[in-house]
Amino acid sequence: MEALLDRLRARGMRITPQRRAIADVLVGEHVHLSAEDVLARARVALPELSQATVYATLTELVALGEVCEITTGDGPRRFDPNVGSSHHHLVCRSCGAIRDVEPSGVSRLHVADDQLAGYQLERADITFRGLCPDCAAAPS
Amino acid sequence: MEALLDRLRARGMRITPQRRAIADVLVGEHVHLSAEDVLARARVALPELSQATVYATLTELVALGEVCEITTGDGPRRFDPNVGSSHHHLVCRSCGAIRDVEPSGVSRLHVADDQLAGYQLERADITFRGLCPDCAAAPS
DNA sequence: GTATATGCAAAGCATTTGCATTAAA
DNA sequence: TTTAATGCAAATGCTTTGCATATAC
Repeated sequence: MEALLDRLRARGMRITPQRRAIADVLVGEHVHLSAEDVLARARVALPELSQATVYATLTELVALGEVCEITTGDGPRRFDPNVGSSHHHLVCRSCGAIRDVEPSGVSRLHVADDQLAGYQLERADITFRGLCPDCAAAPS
Repeated sequence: MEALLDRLRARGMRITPQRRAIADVLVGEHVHLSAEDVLARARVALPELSQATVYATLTELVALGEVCEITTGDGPRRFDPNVGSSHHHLVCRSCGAIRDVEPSGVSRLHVADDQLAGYQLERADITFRGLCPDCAAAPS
C-alpha cells in the first residue's frame, strides 16, 4: 500500500503531504493520467497542491523508474504507475483512449545484432494504434 | 524524383513554390527532421518561406500518409519521409539521435486476438531506446 | 475568376524555471 | 537547523489559428 512512498523514503526523498497525495493517485493498472488529471485527483485530498509540484514530482518519479510516461502523439503525455509489468499500449487515434496490452499476448521482439551497431539498448516502446471498439462503431 | 509532388497534384493539391521547396527537403532514408529543420533547409531555396506554411504542409503530408511523424518524447517531433519501408526507430536517450532499424532485422510482432477486444488495429510504432555509440562511449 | 495557399502576428497549450517561503528530517 | 520541497507567476518552446493578401489553376 505504502510501497511507493517507502521506496521514495529509502532513496532519501522527503515525504510531504503533496507527494503522499500524488502517490495515492498513481496506483493500479490501466491508469494513464495526464499531469492535469493527477493534479485534479490529488487536489481532492489536498486542495492547495500546485501544478508545479505535480510536474516536479512526476519528473522525479519517472527518473526513478517508478512511473513511466506515454506519449500519445497528440495531447499531453500520460503517466503510468504500472511499471511492474512491462506492458505495451493500444492507443485510439480517434478518442485517445489507452488500453494496456499484456506482453504475454505479444510475440517477443528480437532485433538482429547487426542492426544495433554499437547501440546500448535499454528498452523498446511498443504502441499499437487504431480505433477502439467505440470509435470503430461510431466513425467520426 | 518528382514523385511526391505528382502524388500531391493527383490528390488535388496545388503545387506552390513553398510545397516544392518543402518536398525537396523531405527526401531520402534516415531523414528525421524537425519542423524547424525543414524550415531552415527549405529556406535555402526559398528564403521567404514561413513557419506557418511549413507546419500546414507537414500536417497535410502526414494526413495523406506521405510522411510519418516520430515523437522522441523530448523536444519537437520529427518528420520522416521514408514511409515506403515501414521501419522502426532507435532513439538515443542522451543526444536524441535517431537511427532507422529495418523491419527485416526485427522479428515479426504478433498480438493475441483476445488482447485486441474489438480494437481495429492500424499499425504498431516500435521505438527502441538506449544510448547511441557516441554517447555510450562518452557518458554525460 | 475563384478557391486555395501563404505570411504575419497573436494566441494556445503543456511544461519548466526563478525565487522567496515553508516545512521535513 | 539545514536542506529540500513548495507555490506562485512569469517564461519557454512548439504548434496552431485568424485573417487579409497573393496566387495556382
